[in-house]
Amino acid sequence: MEEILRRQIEKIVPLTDDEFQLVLSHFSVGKYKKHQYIVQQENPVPYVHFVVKGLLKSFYIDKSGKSHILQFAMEDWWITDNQGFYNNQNATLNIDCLEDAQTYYITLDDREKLCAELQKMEFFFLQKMTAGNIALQNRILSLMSKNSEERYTQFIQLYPDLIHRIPKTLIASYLGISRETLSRLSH
Amino acid sequence: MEEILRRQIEKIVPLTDDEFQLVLSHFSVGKYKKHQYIVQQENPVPYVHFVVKGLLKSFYIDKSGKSHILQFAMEDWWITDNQGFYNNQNATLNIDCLEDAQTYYITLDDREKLCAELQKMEFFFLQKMTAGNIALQNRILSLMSKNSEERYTQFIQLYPDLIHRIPKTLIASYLGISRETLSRLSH
DNA sequence: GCATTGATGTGATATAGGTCACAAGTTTTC
DNA sequence: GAAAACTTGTGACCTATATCACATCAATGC
Repeated sequence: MEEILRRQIEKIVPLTDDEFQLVLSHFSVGKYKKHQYIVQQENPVPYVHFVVKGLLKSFYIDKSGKSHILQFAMEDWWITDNQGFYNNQNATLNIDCLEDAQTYYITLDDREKLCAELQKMEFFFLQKMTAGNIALQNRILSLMSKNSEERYTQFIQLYPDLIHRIPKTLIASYLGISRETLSRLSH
Repeated sequence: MEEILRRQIEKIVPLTDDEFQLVLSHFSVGKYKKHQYIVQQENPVPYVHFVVKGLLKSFYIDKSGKSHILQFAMEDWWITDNQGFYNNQNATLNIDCLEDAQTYYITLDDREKLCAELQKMEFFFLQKMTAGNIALQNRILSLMSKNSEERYTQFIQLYPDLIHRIPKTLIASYLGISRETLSRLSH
């Protein structure tokens, strides 16, 4: 499983074996069951997780009790409640497992130590964060300029693998439409 | 005007005078007139701009010709087309000036050089990018979970200064609602 | 292996918000 | 300082999508 992490990092910065061992030494391994929460609203957010197996979702529950999916995370994705994690605040999001999962997780302190010891890791995280920004901006423009059908089509193109692993109900919640509307789209 | 940039950086990392001069030496100064474009769809995006005076907007024009505002940027804000800038692609966004403006701008190469020469600047950019991420995620959740009125109220709370500098038409476009609907909200 | 829970489809109905059209005001521009 | 170009409000009407209510069918738990 380590290799998944290594390959992801090496897409951006090359690593010697020793360097990768150093990286790895700052992470811990977590194993979680389907339906298990790894972040819960109102609680601290000690870790950011790199998923090596399984599938998770982060979601927000609004004041009327409706839940909105912010992100899915499968193998090779990072997930946390950013606001809680980076600002040391309690979570506003929940994160739970849609499938049994395994992650490599790290605290903010350890991430900073790692970056101090191995400068290129800071570059790596900056690149990832930048890519994340671009994806989020595109999602905003998509929400503002496309109708349900176009957003669904776009989702299929962007994440073809996810379609078969996630119930439509949850895709609807990610796209910001009701499950009934999504159901009526897929003619 | 330099002090605005220095103060912004020093909110995150302390700088000696020499260090700040080094930082500054990588930036150029740009002055722009109201209505002037600094980024145009289909064209390269050589710079990221730090605004020291004036007000700009970035916007996307969808296939039906409707324009959607992704971002406003006033003094102390950064703006560019991220996708174009960081991936060396042509712009999908436009950026123009709502008021006469002045920016400090830098190329991606120069930013990388600067970070190599002054490590803490990489940390600075990572922090800014992270904060940007959090803001974008909140905007997505807002688009998905709040109605027009709630989004408008939230906008007023988040950006009280902007309300008086920007026509309602443009705020509507930022919020993802029609100008008529916004007009009817402000009873 | 049965019982509970979740996923999906579909009809009927409601509604927030969009679109179009026009009328004042208000800024810009030259 | 008159003309042109924006901005804002408001009425009338339309439509995409939400909501509610069932019915099936599939998956999961004990």
